[in-house]
Amino acid sequence: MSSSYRRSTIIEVARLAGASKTSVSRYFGEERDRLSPALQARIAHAAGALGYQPNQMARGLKGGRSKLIGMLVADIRNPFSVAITHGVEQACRQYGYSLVVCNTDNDPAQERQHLDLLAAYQVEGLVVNASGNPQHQLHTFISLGTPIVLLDREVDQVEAEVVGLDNHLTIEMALEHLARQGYQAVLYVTEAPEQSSTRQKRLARFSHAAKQHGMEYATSLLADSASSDTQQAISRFLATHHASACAVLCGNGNATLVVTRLFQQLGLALGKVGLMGIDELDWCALVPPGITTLAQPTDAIGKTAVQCLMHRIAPHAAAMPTALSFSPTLIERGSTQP
Amino acid sequence: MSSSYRRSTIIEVARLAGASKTSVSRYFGEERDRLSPALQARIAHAAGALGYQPNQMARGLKGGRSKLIGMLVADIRNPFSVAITHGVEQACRQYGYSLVVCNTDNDPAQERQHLDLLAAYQVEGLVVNASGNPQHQLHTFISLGTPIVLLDREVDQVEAEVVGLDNHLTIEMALEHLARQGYQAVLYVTEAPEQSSTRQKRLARFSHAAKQHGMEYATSLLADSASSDTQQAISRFLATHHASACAVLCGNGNATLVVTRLFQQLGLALGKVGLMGIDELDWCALVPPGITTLAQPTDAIGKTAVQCLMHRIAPHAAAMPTALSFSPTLIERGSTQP
DNA sequence: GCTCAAGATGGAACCGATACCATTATCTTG
DNA sequence: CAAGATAATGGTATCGGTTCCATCTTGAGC
Repeated sequence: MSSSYRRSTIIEVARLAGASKTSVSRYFGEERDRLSPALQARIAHAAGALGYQPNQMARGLKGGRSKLIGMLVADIRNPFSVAITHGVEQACRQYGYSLVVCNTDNDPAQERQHLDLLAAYQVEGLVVNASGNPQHQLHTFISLGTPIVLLDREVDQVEAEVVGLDNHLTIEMALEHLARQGYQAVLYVTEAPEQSSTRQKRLARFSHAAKQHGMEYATSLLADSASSDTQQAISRFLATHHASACAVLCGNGNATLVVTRLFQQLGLALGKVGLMGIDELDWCALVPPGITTLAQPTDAIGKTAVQCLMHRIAPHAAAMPTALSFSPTLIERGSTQP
Repeated sequence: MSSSYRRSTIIEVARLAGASKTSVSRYFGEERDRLSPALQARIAHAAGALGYQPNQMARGLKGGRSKLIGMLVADIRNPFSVAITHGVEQACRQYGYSLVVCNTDNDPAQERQHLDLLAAYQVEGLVVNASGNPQHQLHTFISLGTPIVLLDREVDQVEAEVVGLDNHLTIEMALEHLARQGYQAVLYVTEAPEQSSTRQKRLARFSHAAKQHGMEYATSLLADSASSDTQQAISRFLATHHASACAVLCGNGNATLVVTRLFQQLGLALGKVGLMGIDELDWCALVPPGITTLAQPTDAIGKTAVQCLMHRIAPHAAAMPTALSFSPTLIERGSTQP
């Protein structure tokens, strides 16, 4: 049994079943009903005997129906991205599609490259968690009629549904919680907002909401490499506002990770100095006394994104989702009890 | 700019360049050198003007060169799997391949389904982190001549390279460390070993090594749903061996997560009762006084797996890796200082 | 100057499916 | 019962490339 074995083709099945290519094709396509029960049975039998499975490459060629959805993820190592990817994949399978996931590591060049690639594979839809502004590539898809859905991050000059958290509401909820717990001064820590519309929105909304709640506030950007800047920012903030109850709000999971480390380095007691994070992580319950978070409904977000796509690809199979903007869930723990 | 726009084809490029399909095909394939510099320039120009990119579906059809590698992951939400996937993807890109990742959620049925699918897409190689024993599907690939590499887990009756941690050594290192730190009794907690050869090996080796080090020991299986069994196992173990310094060794990241939670529920002080985990996680440094782990070289493992594949697909492009079995790195923290 | 091999290019079959159109058999309906 | 509609099936072009083979140059060797 060397490598001489070949996968069987539609012709062989047709021959064995005593039918035509067309009929076999129909059997494996959408038009199975048009075949008489007798023929269906013969084809089923023949296909079974030969272990036949239609070649997707050939299929994709003629009608462009690759049954492939492409997904671009900015950072696959972020648990939040993984959770969403998981939801997307499940939903795709449910609709009979497969998912090609491309990780861009937040690199716009890789992003463009991957998009070209996905185009070459004739994906029928695209879920994009952008790391840059790949307008050119996306416009090509759009003019080709390939539906696109933006995940969490918008892309300049690209009109498409954006599925994700309601950033406005999220920041609102965070500050409301912190205020209710008695914190009077809040430092917002976020990763660099240039590449991400979500980060920009949260950041902008933060100042607005802090004012509204009559809180003192400041913001700090997380540098990619070192966290010493942030460490200083925290120290300085606490020094400046030593008369008030202070808290730090983290813009995403990674920020929470870094800041938690810094709290330990600085010897800050969680709670006395408040700590709250956007994105729920495995370990937030484990660091005593637990870190308060706003959890995203990742599965729902992923599923909704796919549903949008499907509604465009096959309007009869999927309705347009009613909401594209999701609310987070507050998970209260000890880190926000002064 | 409606959906009437069509991607340009090889014929259009050929026409514009005043050349034949064949030449354009050569230009984009392996035989570019055979073309005169003048022709190359004309084709390059024409292709650029038309924004041409070869259609991978069509390409895959004739020679079976899909430029696709398939990967099966048992649990994409496991950070360890993600880290390896990341390495695999990088390596694939480096060799000019794209990666299709399929998550099986540890479900053998899904696993078989995904394998059939990958076959239909004519993947040229397969990286399998199995969750069952899909021998039938894998044998089909093998007899088709498609190279396979097993990641971390072996599959019965399937002969293929297995890339992963040296389990023997890993357990050895763990127990040596625990013994050196003065622990005299060790409980090993692992997820169900049935589906995973790695878990079986570690489990088997554990008893052996514990005896060798003259330690008392026991093992406990983690139930999927509730952790109350494990909780009891830990309590009982501590009660039985209350005269000795006790430690718990966790067979993988998930076990570490669950056990850490249980330590907190039971009010056990980390260190006094030792805790050590296989697999390094983001948060192990964050739970005071830090959890000692054995870290896997995930990137190297991923890269090596792809290199194996490439060596089979294109022997001239990649050498066979020298080692398929990797050593973990000990990261010592407070949880193993009595 | 002539022969022959190597280099450059093109023509046409083919990969494995789909889709349109044609054909035949069966069924209504006036 | 003729005539048109409908169901069941098959024939064949086609999708966008790759690949083998043929053709036409061109340069080396004698």
